[in-house]
Amino acid sequence: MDVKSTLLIAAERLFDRHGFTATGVDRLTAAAGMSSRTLYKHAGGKTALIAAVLTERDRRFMRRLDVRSVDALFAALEDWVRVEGARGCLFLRAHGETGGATPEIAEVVMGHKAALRARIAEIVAVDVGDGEDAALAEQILILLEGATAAAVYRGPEAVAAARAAAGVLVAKARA
Amino acid sequence: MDVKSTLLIAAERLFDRHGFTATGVDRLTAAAGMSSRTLYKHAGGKTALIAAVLTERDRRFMRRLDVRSVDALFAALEDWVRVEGARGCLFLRAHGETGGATPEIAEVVMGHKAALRARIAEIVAVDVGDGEDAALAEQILILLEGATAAAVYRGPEAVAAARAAAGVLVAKARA
DNA sequence: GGAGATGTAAAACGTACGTTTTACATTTCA
DNA sequence: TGAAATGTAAAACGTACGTTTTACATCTCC
Repeated sequence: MDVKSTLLIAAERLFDRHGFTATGVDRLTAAAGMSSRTLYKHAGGKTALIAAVLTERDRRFMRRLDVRSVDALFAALEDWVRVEGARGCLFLRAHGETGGATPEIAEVVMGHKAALRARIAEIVAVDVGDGEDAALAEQILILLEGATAAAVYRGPEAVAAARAAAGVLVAKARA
Repeated sequence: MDVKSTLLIAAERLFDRHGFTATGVDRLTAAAGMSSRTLYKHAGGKTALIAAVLTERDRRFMRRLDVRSVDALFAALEDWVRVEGARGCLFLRAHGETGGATPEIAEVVMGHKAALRARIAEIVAVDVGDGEDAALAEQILILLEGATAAAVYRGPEAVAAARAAAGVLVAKARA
């Protein structure tokens, strides 16, 4: 595997498990098995590395959410939580740790959330039919965010509960 | 106002707006208008200060959630978001920044979440009647967490959407 | 009036931060 | 063959961290 990928994988793991600010460059280089010189050559700096990690995570996460029904959406999230664990939305965590004051990071975070919202709107449109139901899409988004947050202390069960709630809302929208 | 309260208020504001790790003791003392010697005398240290800030916030937040219906619960959250702003759950943010590795902090966070869950169970029991509906309470919890998270980028509208969704779920539980 | 508590201001503690530099080894490829 | 590219190891950059210490100014109240 190439150097950049090795770095991104190691960095994502450390950022996710220990936080962004708390993870120093020394720990990143040690985990990725490379010198700081190489890290700076490939990533540019710590801020750019965080942005790159988030960009890559966005790709990986959105690929998993390539589904055609609301129920499948929550099934995919449940899979994600079981495989990746639940430490809260990494994008919102990055945004919170930086106070939204780092444009390079804030941009990736807001881009991801916009894409997520758009994806959910698509899924709802396909699943419920009948044009677009903006209110329902917003509610599904909130259930997804809530499941992600609550899974930190409630585990995958939180996603199952969100899935059931979404089922009720979708059924009502279809009626 | 006494020194401790001044410190806690200033610290909560800085932690919330800029993150816990990113906020240094120098900035805390400057904002609170006191020397570091005084800060250490009253708070013990930065970790203990974070725990104290969270403990105080738990009191303040739970006092606001002293309501008797699910709809009033989300109305209270909407008030909170409009007054305090929406930067994500401060407890989960603290937990994420420390990787859950600081017992003093993890304890307050988990205590708060347990209290929140219990409070919601009470509200649901009173509002829906018919004994306790554990599944519904879990769904309301997830909507509340989701509204808190989504409000970061969707604003107070997210809480209104969660409120509407909760209304549907409660109506169905009553039927 | 004087002891004790409570505060400030400022320097210093050692450590760790993000980043750059120096010096050198290895690989790539015209 | 030899120069460019790509890597490591390690030291150094200045800054900021959390914390403690020293020295001094106020208050409070018996």
